[in-house]
Amino acid sequence: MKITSSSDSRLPLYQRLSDEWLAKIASGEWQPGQAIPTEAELTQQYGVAVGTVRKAIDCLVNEGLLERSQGRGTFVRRPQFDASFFRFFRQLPSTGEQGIPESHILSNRVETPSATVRHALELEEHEEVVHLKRLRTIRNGHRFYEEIWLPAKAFYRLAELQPDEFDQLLYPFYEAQCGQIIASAQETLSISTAQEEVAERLQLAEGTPTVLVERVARGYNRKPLEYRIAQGPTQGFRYQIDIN
Amino acid sequence: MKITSSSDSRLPLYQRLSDEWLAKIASGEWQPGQAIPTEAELTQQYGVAVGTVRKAIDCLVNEGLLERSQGRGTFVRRPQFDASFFRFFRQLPSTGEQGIPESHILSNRVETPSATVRHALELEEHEEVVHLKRLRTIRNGHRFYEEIWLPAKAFYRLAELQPDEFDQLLYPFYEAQCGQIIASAQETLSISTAQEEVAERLQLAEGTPTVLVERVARGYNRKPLEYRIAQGPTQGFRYQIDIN
DNA sequence: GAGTGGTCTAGACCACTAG
DNA sequence: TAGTGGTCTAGACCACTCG
Repeated sequence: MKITSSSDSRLPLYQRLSDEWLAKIASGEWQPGQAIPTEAELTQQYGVAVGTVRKAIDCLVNEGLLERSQGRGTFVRRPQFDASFFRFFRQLPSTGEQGIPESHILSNRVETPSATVRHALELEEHEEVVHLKRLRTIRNGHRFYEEIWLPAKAFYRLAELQPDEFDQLLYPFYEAQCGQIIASAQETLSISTAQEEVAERLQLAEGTPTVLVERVARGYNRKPLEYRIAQGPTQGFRYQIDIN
Repeated sequence: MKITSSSDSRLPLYQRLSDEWLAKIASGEWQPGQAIPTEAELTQQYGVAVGTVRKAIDCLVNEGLLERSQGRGTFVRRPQFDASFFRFFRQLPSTGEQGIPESHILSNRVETPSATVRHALELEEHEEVVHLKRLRTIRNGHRFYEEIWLPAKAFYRLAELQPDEFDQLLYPFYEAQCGQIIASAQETLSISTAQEEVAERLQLAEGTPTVLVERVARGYNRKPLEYRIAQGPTQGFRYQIDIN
């Protein structure tokens, strides 16, 4: 089999292979949770040595896209990092009662994006977005008010649903409903104050300081798929990061 | 040459090699900035194949401890992540005048640590710490008040200096003065309020909300070397993280 | 030109998983 | 027991750096 992706032939073989396979994952030809062909098969298909196949796989494993399991095979990893939002609360106050994590969609509409949103999602002038509003209650009772914008082109289905048809976790839901997979994200934390709708939804006095978490989430191809602003009370807020 | 480190012989060869070399880096036998022996030399010294040497080096490169440079050699990487503190301000307000980054040590004393500090630094009951207080002004005029604790055993020299003998960047200074190298860290962000000394130093009214950044920094061997609490005004504060 | 790391190959044997 | 990924070897050739 030839390498079909438009990769620069000056690049090393293993790099071209791993690009090729990245494309297969991005396109859904290799589905999350499923096994990819065995090393032997890939060796044959592409007419390269095992070592080269292994090195190409190594790259994708390092990037967190594949997962090896000795004796079973190599699998496309399902990025499960909605959980990463919860680095907020790694250390929970050890109250016995934990409260129930909840997520309520307040509204879901197609809109013309503001300049900020259009810029964050790298959209063209005329493109529209699906705009979600959502109220989340995290384990320890902390409440977050979120606004989420998604390119309507790929996510129009979400505007056709009833708010109560949404799942708690959005990223798997995106995948199920729209075939879009979130692979990475960038978050920016800052401090703001509660105004109008935010204040009301969070039951805070206007002007109360809040934590503001901005997130741009991207697909395998690094194109932005979601822009999100979450706002919540500062009290008890914790955000933990490992630096290496 | 035999592998001297006390590594489990059930582990793969390349793993034992990379552990061995990690120890050499940690002990300072291989110094930051310097080249390690060539692959050919290592191959000979340990009596293993090149591929195995390369895989062992790969591990350390992935962990950010070594750096390869084709045609020149492989080097021990100098962790330069005091800069990582500045993920705070990746996006600067584009005012022409940038202000000068400054760092003033306010005091440096040996003390008996509080329980919190002792716990964070994983110290024994009787061990003492060097306690630094420091005022930092970041590029865009933001001011941070920092308290820093270090195990006196390794850092006693810092208590013998005059405050104005300290460098702006502490981590290279630790290395130069005490031979201690910071390799990783964990930060926790939360929101607090300015009290007493903090309020005064930051010129804020008592009770004003502040950003509080707690950090535990560790050496190559993962032992905690520094515990730090930085506090600054919320206004204009930004902290950016990439998630994968 | 000598020496370094970078790529690639070919094949052996081991350890784990599952039917 | 068959098939998978994991480890390890041995050696060829390339690309880059530096004196």
